[in-house]
Amino acid sequence: MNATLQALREKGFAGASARTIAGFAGVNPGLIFYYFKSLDELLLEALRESSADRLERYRADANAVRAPSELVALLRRIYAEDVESGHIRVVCEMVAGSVARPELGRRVMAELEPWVTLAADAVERSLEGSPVRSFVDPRELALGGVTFYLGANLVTHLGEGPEALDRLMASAERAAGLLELLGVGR
Amino acid sequence: MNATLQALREKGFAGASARTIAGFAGVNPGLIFYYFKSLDELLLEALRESSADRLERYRADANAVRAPSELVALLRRIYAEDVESGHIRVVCEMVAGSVARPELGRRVMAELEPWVTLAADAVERSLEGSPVRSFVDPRELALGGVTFYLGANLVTHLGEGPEALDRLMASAERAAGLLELLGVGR
Amino acid sequence: MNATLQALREKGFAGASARTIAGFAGVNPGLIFYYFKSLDELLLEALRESSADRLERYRADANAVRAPSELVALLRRIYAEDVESGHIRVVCEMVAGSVARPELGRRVMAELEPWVTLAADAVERSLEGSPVRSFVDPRELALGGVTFYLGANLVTHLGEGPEALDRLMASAERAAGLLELLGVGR
Amino acid sequence: MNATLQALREKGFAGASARTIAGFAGVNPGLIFYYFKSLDELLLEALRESSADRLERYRADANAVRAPSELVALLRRIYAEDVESGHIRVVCEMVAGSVARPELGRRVMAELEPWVTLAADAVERSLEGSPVRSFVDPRELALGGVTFYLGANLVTHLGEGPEALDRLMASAERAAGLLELLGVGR
DNA sequence: TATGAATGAGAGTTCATTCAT
DNA sequence: AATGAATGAACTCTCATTCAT
Repeated sequence: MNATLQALREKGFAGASARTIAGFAGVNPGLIFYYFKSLDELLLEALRESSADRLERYRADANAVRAPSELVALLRRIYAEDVESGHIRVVCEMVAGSVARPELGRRVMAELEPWVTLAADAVERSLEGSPVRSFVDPRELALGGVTFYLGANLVTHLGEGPEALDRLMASAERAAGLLELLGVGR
Repeated sequence: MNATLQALREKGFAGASARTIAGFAGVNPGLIFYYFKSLDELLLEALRESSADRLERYRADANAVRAPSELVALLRRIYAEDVESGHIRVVCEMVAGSVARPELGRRVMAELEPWVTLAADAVERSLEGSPVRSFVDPRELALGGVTFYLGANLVTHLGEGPEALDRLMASAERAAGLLELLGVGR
Repeated sequence: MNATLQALREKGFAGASARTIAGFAGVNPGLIFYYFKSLDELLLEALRESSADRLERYRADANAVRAPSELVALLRRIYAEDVESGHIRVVCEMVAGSVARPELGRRVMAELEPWVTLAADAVERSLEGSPVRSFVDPRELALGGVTFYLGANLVTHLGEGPEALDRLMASAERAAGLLELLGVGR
Repeated sequence: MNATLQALREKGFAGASARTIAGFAGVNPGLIFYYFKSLDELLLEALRESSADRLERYRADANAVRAPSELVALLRRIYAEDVESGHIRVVCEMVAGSVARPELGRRVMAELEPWVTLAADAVERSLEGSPVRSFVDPRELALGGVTFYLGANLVTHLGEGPEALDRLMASAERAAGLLELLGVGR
C-alpha cells in the first residue's frame, strides 16, 4: 500500500506499474495479482486509504467552520497540507490518469464524493443564519470547491508553483472577510 | 491533425497512440514520423491549433466584457461551447496526460499561457472603474479562472455531467450581478 | 546466452535482433528485457562469456611460450580454433557492429583488453633473454597482434577463406624460426 | 557522392541512411533510387570512387619502393594520411557494416582487391634481388598488410588512438632497416 | 504466501523503397 | 530530373497479467 502511494507520488500514474510498485515494496510483481484482481484495484484501494485518512482528519475542522472566510481558510490549509504531504500528487495522478479510462474514472470520482459531501456540509455551516443562505445550493458550491481543488492540482504540476494559487486563496479569504463585515455571513 | 484531435477526444491521451491516430487518418503510422519529430510534437501541434482557433474566437468577446457578471457569463459560455465542440476534451487530455511528463507538461502549460493573459485582460476590463479594482490582482484571478476551467474538465470527465457545473456558474453569474448592484462593478 | 551467440554467429550483429535471438531460444522477445536492461547488455554479456572461456583456455598456452616462433604458432592456432568454433565470428560481429556506436564500442574494446595483456605477456616471455628484447615494447607488439587478429576476422568474413591467412601465418612461423637460429630469440 | 562519403565518415554505416545522405546533399531521398538501384549500390559506388582516387595517388609511391623499410614506411604513411583525410573511416564503415551482409561483403572485398595487388607489387619490388625473396609469397604478405590495415581501422575506431599503431609501425620500420643491414633486403 | 519465468500485445520510432506528379 | 507523400516491415522496449512451483 505504502509502495503504491510512493509510486504514485514519485513516478506518477503512468509510472506506477506493477513492476515499479513491487520494486518499492521489495516483493515480486506477481504478488500484486495474488491480493488484487488487477492493478487498477490496487491503485483504487491506495487512493481510498489515502483519502479516508485525510477525510477523518479534516472532518473535525469542517465541523468547526462558522463563516465563509473560515471556509476559504480551511480550503487553503487543506491544499497547503496536501501539497506538503504529497497526497495531492496521489489524487492528481489518479484523477488525471483515469481520465482516459471511463470505468476507472467513474470509480475515482466516487472516491471524491465524500469530499463533496464534507464540503457541502461546511458551506452550509458557514452560511447558517445568513441572508444569502437561501440563494445558495451548498452542494453546488461544494462541487465548485472540489473542482477548483482538482484544477489546482493540475496547475501546480504543470509548472506554476503552489505559491500563485496560495496567494489567490489568501485574497479570497480577505474578500470573504469583507463580505462578512457587510453582513453576508452570519 | 483532425485524426489527432479525434483520437484525443475519443480515446484520450493514453489512447492517442501513433497507431490509433494513423488509423483514424487512414494512413500508415510511420507517416507521422515523416512529418513530426515525435508523437509529442504532433500532439502539441494539435493542441496549439485547437487552442489558437478558440483563442481567436473568444478574444473579441473578452474585449467586450464590461462587468463581473459578463465575465462569469463568458466563462460559462466558453465552457459550454468547449464541452459541445469537444475541445474541452482535447485540452483536458493533454493537461492530464502530461502531468507525469515534466518536459511535455511545461510545454502544455505554455500553451495555456495566452488564456491566462486573455482572462487577466477580461478581469481588468470587468473591474475598470470599480472600487474593488485596487484590491484585486487580475492575473491572480485569471489564474483562478483557468484553474477552475481545468478542474471543470476533470470533473466533467469523471462522471458528473456538465450540468452541475453549469448550474454553479449560473449562480455565480447571478451573484456577480448582485454585487454589481451593490456598486462593486463599475 | 547460447541463442545470442548463435544469432551473432549465423546472422551477424545487424541480424542479432531481440526477435531473432528470442526465436533461436524459443522464447518471447520480451523475455530478453526481463533479464537484461537492454539488448546491448545481452550482447556484451555474451561476448564476455565467450571471451572468458577462451581466455582461460589459452592462458596456459601463453605461459608456455618460449620463443617467437612459438608465439606465432600460438596466434595461428588460436585463429584456427576460433574460426573452427565460430567464436571468431562473435568477436568480429561485435567489434564491427559497434564501430558506429561509440559507447558500445568502448565497452567492446574493454572486453578485448585482457587479450592485449595476455599477448603482451607472451611476447615478453618469447623474447626473454634475447638481445632484441631491449628494442621491443611488448604491449606495442601485442596490440599489433590483436590488430592483425581483428583484421583477419574481417578478411575471413569478406570472402577470402581462412586458408590464405593460415598460409601467411605458417610463413611467419618459419621466418621466426629462422630468426631464432640467427640468435634473435633466446 | 560527396554527401555519401560525408555520411559514412560522420555518421557511420548504420547512420548512412538514404534520408541522411539526401539531407547532406540537399536533395530528396527518392532521388537516390532514381540514380541507383539500391542504397547499397550508392554506398559501393562511393567506396569505389574514394578507393580509386587513393589507389591512383599511391601507385607511384608503391612503384618507388626499393626496400622493406620503405615498404613499411609507405604503409605507415598511407595509414596516417587516410586517418587524416577520413578515408579510413569510409573503408572501415563499409567493411564493418557489410560483415553481416554476405553479398555486400563480397563486393566490398572485391573493391579491396586492387590494393592487395598494389601491395603485392610493392612487396616484390622491396625484396627484388634479396635472398629471402625465394621464401616469400608477395601476395601472401600483401594480404597480411591489408589485413593489418583493416584491423587498424577497427582498433582506431574502438578507442585506441592512432598513435599506438603509429608507434608500432615506426618500430617495424626500424626493424626492417636493421634487417636490411643484415643483408635481407637487396 | 510468495516467487520467478514467461507471454502477447502494444508502445514509439526508423528504414529502404516506391510511385504519382 | 526531382519531389514529396506514402508504405510495410522491422526495430527496441514496456506492460499487465498468468501460472507452475
